[in-house]
Amino acid sequence: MLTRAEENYLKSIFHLETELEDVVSTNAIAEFMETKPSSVTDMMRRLAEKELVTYQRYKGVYLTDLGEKVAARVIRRHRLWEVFLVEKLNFQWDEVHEIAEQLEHVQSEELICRLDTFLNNPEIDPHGDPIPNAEGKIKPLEKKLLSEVDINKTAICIGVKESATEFLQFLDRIGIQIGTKIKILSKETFDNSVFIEFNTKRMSLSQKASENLFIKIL
Amino acid sequence: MLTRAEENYLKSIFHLETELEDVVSTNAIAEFMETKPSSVTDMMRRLAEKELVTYQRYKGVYLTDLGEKVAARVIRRHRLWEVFLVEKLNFQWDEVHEIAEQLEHVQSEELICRLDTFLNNPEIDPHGDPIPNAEGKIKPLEKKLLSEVDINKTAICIGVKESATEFLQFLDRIGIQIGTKIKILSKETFDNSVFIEFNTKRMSLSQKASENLFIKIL
DNA sequence: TTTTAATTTTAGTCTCATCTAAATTTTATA
DNA sequence: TATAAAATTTAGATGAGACTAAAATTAAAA
Ligand SMILES: [Mn+2]
Ligand SMILES: [Mn+2]
Ligand SMILES: [Mn+2]
Ligand SMILES: [Mn+2]
Repeated sequence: MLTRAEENYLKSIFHLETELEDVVSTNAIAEFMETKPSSVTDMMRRLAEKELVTYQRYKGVYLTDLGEKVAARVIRRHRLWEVFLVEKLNFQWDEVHEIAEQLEHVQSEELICRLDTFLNNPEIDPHGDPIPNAEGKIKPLEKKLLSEVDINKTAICIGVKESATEFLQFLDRIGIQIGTKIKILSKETFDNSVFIEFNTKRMSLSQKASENLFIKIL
Repeated sequence: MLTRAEENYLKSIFHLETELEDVVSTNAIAEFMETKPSSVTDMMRRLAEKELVTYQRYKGVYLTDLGEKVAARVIRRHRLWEVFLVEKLNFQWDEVHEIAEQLEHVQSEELICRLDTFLNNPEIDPHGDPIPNAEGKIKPLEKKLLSEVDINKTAICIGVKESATEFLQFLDRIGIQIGTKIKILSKETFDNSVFIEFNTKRMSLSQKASENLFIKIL
């Protein structure tokens, strides 16, 4: 049985491995988790002892197969709870992360299994991120940024790149959610903004916004 | 913000105060929580420091108004989650306690408020125990033991006294649940068993069973 | 290729929550 | 009421998980 801290470290290493590179540095982990490098070193030794990571002094760390599986299952729990909070308790998608951060550590296989069924086996969370299956396998979504989509294509909004609160609230305000169908009408070359249509509304989106919105082309 | 251990101690003291007496002894807490008396003494000092309990060396401990309120709110969370697990995730009532023991420590006012709404503001948990309101007030149920009910009265099953797994499973097997209407047909004086009717079934219940089943007279 | 800077680890300390063993206080008993 | 037993507290230790400050290692710059 892993502690809450161990689960959080594994999860963070998992994210850093997929988003940055295969071997993760002590400082990268410390910065990501808002803790001190010396605390990270300490934990890396404990995780290595339990064969959850491969660690060499001064050389960085990476997850073992076991560590990867454990991390993915924590992420599965996190994302399933996020779906619950949004779908069943009517939270906004920008309000659920902190609560899921706590719920993800509740230990019960059966609970997560039943929760999954209760939610109709969702494949993505409210931010469009894929939910690993019970074995810890993640089906990679072939997602693109809105800024990369060609004119006249229709796409479905599946998530955001950086989930800053202001951006999530901006999307809420203009009415874009997970699942919203968006058609790209035109692109401006001088500022790289895109002109889009969704829910019968038409508007222009800045380059910054369109580079932060993940979509799946229909 | 209280730690998990602090919340668990407060909850235990609350239960011991209501079920036994006003002032709770160190050993009683230790036994109830399956820990050592010296650990209890330690924690009592910390809780007294935070004005959650009134503690005098060698004299036992009792909750302050603040401590009582905090404890009741932990119990509220525990019981609301138990309702969720049974009503929404289809757990049996004898399977939910351990999981609720973890969920009760998730910190979010908003979460519990929304959960309460989602569950239609239940007043009792799956074991028939009352759910404190958001302010920590418990509406006392005027509950009796089945063994205390007069002949020919009809009562509704609202819970059990000792929630031993075997007893809960026994009730499941014969078909008695929270909410089951039970009519007392007769009582045997030689063994204090009761003859009852429920859901068109008739059967005899031992003294031991009838002294462990809480009902509300209709 | 030295020298400097950045990264990482080590050493030592802290708090929380637990334990064991020993000392103290209270309660029960002779 | 003196003494034994039970209950409770104190003293000291441990482990997890965090921190600071200092030392060691690696990477970058001169
Ligand atoms: Mn999240
Ligand atoms: Mn977490
Ligand atoms: Mn319970
Ligand atoms: Mn608990």
